[in-house]
Amino acid sequence: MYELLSEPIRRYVREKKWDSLRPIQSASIQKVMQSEDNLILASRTASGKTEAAFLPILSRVNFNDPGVQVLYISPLIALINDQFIRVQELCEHLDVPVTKWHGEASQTLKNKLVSDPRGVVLITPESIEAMLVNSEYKAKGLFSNLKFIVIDEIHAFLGTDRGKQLQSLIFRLRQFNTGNVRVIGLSATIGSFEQAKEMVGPVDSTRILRDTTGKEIETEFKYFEQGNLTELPLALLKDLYLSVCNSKVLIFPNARGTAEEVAVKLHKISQKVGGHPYYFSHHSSVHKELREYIEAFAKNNVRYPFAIACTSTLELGIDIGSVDRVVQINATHSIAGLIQRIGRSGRRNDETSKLSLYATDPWNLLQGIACITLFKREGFVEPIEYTEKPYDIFLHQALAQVRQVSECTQEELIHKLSINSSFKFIPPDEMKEIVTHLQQTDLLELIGGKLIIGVEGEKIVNTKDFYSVFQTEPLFKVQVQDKPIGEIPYSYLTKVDQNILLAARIWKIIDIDIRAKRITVIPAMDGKKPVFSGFGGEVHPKIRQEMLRLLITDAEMPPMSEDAAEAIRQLKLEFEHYKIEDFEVDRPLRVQVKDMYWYSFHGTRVNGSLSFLFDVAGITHERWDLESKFKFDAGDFELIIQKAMKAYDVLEPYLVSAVEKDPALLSFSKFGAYLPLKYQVHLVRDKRFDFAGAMDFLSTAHTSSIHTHTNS
DNA sequence: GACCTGCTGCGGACTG
Repeated sequence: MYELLSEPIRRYVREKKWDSLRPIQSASIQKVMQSEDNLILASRTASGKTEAAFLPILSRVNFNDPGVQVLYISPLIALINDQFIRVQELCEHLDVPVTKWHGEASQTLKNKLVSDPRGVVLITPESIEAMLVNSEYKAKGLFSNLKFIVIDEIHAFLGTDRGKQLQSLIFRLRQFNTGNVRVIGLSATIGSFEQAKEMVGPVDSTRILRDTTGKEIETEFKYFEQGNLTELPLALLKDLYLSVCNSKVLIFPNARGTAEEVAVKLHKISQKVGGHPYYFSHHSSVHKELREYIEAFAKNNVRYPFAIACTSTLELGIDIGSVDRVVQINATHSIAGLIQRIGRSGRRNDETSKLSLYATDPWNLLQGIACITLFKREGFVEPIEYTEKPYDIFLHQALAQVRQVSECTQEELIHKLSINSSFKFIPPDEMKEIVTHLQQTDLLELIGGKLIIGVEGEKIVNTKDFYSVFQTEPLFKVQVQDKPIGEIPYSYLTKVDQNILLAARIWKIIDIDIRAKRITVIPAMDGKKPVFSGFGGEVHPKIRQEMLRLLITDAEMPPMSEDAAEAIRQLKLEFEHYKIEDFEVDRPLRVQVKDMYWYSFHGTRVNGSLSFLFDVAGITHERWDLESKFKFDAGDFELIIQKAMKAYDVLEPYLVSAVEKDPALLSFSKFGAYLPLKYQVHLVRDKRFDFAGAMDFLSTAHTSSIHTHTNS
């Protein structure tokens, strides 16, 4: 395939002294050079996807044509800065200018590009939105002669609001391109590609090039019981220290606070025993410059071992080189996330990836094992959840498009939105109803037959927060009387009388000053556990089913420490007498004197929906998601199931009143609150719950009961 | 029991 490349690009490949092109690169070169298809290039991290896209694109495009020829879109500024260096190096051979265009990029260089639009531009979705909304003429001047759009890390957009927005932005860019714009998405290996196809363009002209060769994954599981401790067990930290002190490792503890704890404590142990000082933490609350320093250290350092305790900030494709081992503390919520993390390890191409999972309770251990066994046995990765009717993104894009053209008729607006594939499942009469509602609420205004942004709309559109569709929480200062004790994100859970955990103590909120962003607290008198939860990660039903299978059968388990094996043995003992044959439907029920416990072994969303149905039916219960366990008063369980199923018939009014009473139910959506109520309810139902799944489960579930006389 | 992501255009002060 090398022969298909242009001479300057061949020279680049020769200078790089690569032994050969990677499979994904050869496949991509052929399809980019010899077809007009849109492409999805899917292969694991660090397999040369950027080059796979850019080598043939740069060979094929004539950069003497007017306007920007190639638009590269990335979900992260950090990734743009990272890729800029690589793309620039490639483009030097062709004398093609490369320009970064994001909020932190040089205004001078952006202005220079506007006066002489050429070459390659690296941009974020929000910067595209801002340009379209504020100065359509600029976007037209730059981007009306595009040949290629490259979307990096496209899996990070799939199934998200930001992805829907990006899909719409690509559509809007295509609108003023008369020629064909080809789109190439770069992706990690993911469960399904249908949505990726939707995003890049017409489904039938999109090809998927997939390099499935993965690295071997070597796992070990360890167990250190945490019990009621709020901090990690000392034995875990000591074991972890010994296992990582001479290697380059990433440690993922699932939470920012724990990441800090791990970094600080490992460093302390290292100081005591005269080990290396390279222990870092990397997450969103760590200052940006420090994060960049850590990334550069990891990438450029060859001599020293290091450990970075981090969150998902190090899951995406920023180049930090490769590490020897990845440590996961407790289970991830998704297999997709776990695989991304594991992919960071294995120094050379042919070397195995190494994962150590440290669990602090038996259910987390079981979930971690279930994720790995499912992936290894079936290659299972969660399919992407698809929202057919993203009414809130529709509303955002309606406002954006009116602002983009300053004024247009209602018919023109509806037409633009109707032909936009992002909203193809929203029928025109629903579009009209929403646009009419926007006029009634002064977000839009009809003047002389033309729609313009209304008085209330100006407040939303005329702020820089308008360009992104994801919700962010501002940080609030927390103080006792006048003494500040820290900062927490303000969310719907932050209410007067609510208990919060901060600076290792429990507090009760007595006042919230929204304008001053200040929360006043007093020490909490009751020892009640602070409620921080709400909607955490969602675990897929298949993982829970696999957990049940591992408990009930003598299925082979991956290698684990003696303590881990013992924890699993104990858990299996609890379930050994239930008669579970069909893992889809047979579920354990433990009946005690006063209470009974039912294990659904189902996904987070169905469990939440079951809980809502029990509430509607007036059934008192408690719920634990990790164990997928429900507690009821002892009684007739069949009657509970029947009542819950009947509750489904009267569900709608309960949902409507829940959304009306508690706007927090919609807190996942930045613009949802501006919709008519019925569409708000639809969004809540669609994104938060799975009532169909819950009903399906209730109608088929069988219980296997065991009666005990204790009441522990 | 979570984690993460991004941001215009203008006027005015200041620097070299």
